[in-house]
Amino acid sequence: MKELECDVCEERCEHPQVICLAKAELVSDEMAQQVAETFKILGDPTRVKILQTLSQRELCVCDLAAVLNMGQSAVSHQLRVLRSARLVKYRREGKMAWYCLDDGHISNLLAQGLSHVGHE
Amino acid sequence: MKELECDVCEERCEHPQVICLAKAELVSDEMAQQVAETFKILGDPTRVKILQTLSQRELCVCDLAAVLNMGQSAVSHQLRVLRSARLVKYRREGKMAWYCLDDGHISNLLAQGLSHVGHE
DNA sequence: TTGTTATATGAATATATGTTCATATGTTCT
DNA sequence: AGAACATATGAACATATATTCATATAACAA
Repeated sequence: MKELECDVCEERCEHPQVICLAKAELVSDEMAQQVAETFKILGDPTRVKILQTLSQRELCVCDLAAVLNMGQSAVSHQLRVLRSARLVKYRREGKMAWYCLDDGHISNLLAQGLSHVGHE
Repeated sequence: MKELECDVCEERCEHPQVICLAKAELVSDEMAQQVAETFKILGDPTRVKILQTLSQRELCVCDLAAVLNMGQSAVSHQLRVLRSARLVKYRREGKMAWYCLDDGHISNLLAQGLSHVGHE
């Protein structure tokens, strides 16, 4: 348990007690940062397409580029981002690299995002 | 149902059939864009903190700024972003504006994101 | 009216990010 | 070895974005 420092004496505007409570319940900087980083990765249409496509089947980079109608380099760069975030993994087979999702969590998040948009 | 145009004749690399299938199941540009936009909004630590705070209680702008230890202007700008995306709503009471979440969907997404980070 | 307070917003700045181009790496085939 | 191919990556560029500063708007108080 961390101590609550409620140095809200300088507040002239409002409600020191509520501020104190909310501060106590606020997520940590690190937590907020990590959560934001995860969402940020899902916050790009290309990556959404890549993840949604890989949620259906394993694909090699060049097939993925063909599916998305994008350059190989762009796809490869995005796969690197997704790899660093452990959202996708790959296996090598000769010259080719076969990519798939790393775990189910992301599928769930993505599905919920899609459903959120659906409910507009 | 839309027609599947599988003009993958120029592919020299691989697997035209798989490409064709994946293309058919690919989310639309608009869908990908909308989903990405939703996630992009959650992809900033300040906004994560704002949403998490508002998921617990209604707050006015200046209290929110005090809780987050940020300038009023920065908070107001972010609230604007969240308002445009219909993630938060507000009611006016005199000079003050009281903000809260617009619906539960975002709470759920956020909670799932937090849990995803927790499971690392 | 004048002054004070709460919030909103435009401009400016610094930083981050997505794509392209060129090239490197590594594998397979001849 | 050399050629062709699949993938990865660094540099460059254009665009997006988060914060700050200054100021506008609007409500209330004196």
